[in-house]
Amino acid sequence: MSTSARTGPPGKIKIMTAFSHLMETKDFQSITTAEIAGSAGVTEGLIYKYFTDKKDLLHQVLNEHFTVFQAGIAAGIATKQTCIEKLEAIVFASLDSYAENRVLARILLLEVRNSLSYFESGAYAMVRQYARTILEIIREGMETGEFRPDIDPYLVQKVILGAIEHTCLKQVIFDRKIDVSAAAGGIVDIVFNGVTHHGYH
Amino acid sequence: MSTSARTGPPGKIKIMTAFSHLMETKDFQSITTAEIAGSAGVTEGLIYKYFTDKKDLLHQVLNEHFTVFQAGIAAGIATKQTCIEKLEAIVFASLDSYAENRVLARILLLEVRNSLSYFESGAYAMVRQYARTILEIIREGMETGEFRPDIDPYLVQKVILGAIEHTCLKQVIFDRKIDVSAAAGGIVDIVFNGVTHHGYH
DNA sequence: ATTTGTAAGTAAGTTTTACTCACCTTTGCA
DNA sequence: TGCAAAGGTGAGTAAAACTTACTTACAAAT
Repeated sequence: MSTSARTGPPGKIKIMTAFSHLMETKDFQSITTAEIAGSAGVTEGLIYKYFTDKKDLLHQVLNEHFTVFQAGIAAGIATKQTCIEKLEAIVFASLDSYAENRVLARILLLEVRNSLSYFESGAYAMVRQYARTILEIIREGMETGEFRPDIDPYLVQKVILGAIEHTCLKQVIFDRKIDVSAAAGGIVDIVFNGVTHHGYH
Repeated sequence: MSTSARTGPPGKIKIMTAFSHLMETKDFQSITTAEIAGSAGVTEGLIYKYFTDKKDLLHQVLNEHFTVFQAGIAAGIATKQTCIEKLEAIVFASLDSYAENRVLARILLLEVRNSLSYFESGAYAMVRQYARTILEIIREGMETGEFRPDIDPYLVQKVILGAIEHTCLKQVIFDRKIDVSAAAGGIVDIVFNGVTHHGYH
């Protein structure tokens, strides 16, 4: 998964690979530029030839990982017909990606959100595209009658995204494994059917 | 709301107040200790008399804000009878607190999660207590028959927490106002009743 | 073949910033 | 009155992010 589609001069690839590797065991703050350079076998100065910032390096590595993530999502919903099935597939694929790729999960859920520059980065643009996909499926489901017509699609999107992220949080923080199938099934059951015993509608 | 229940030597109070104020407009990383001290009218060294770390300062300020938050939650559910009403009250009170207190929201949702020390802090212990309260209401609702007996209460908790947090994210990042009543009502409607048109159960 | 231009890479700074430490000053109190 | 302890200071340190002036490799054009 790691060094697959990396493009550019060898130094840049080495830096990104080394940094990505370091992120598996340490958090962003405690990884120094000297450590990255040493681990990559280049000098510190070279980092600033290819990245404006230490944060820019983080964002570019996230970008790479998220590209793979997005491909997994696309593959997951490709064969699905109904909106319910599509959303199920997205929830499952998302949880699965986070479970399989701690670096992606750690960066996306814990490391990038504290700085404004992330929200101006290309990585965030991809995240927005991912969120938009979910929104459009919900809207489609409302039109086909699969979903109630009186819901706020934005809110449903937020509930789903929030559920996915919060489910992965403990896992990524405390290194716990989660049962992806069970979690995905549980989340869609709650969001689709609700938790009250007989429903109000 | 700010300087109310602050205790301790005047220098400590001034530091916490100044820092909290700075957090309204800047993110944690870009606030320097020199800036905090200057803004508080004390010397930089004094910060380290009362706080082990810059992060410890962040955690103690969060602790203060979260205490107020928790009181608001407790007040919100005090008069409620059913579990449904209690959860409604918690969702509303949580969204409302985040909407009213950007500093709390910013710290809790964006700034603290990236470092392990937070999860060992007293502030995080309070957050866990808050999460436990929600979990217990869900369990109670399952016993009384308000909620379905076949749901995973942990998962419902995560869906609710995730929905609350994700709803506030855009608001706190991009400074957008949200309609707290509408959002709270929408979230509980989705989680309680589900989004499918007729329900499966 | 030689020049020229550019991209890749280096090595030695500089600056900023969190944090320390030895030293004053005020205040309660026996 | 003395004096311990708490409140507060200011100069200094170390580390880490970032800069900059320089060198090497290498491809195309003259």
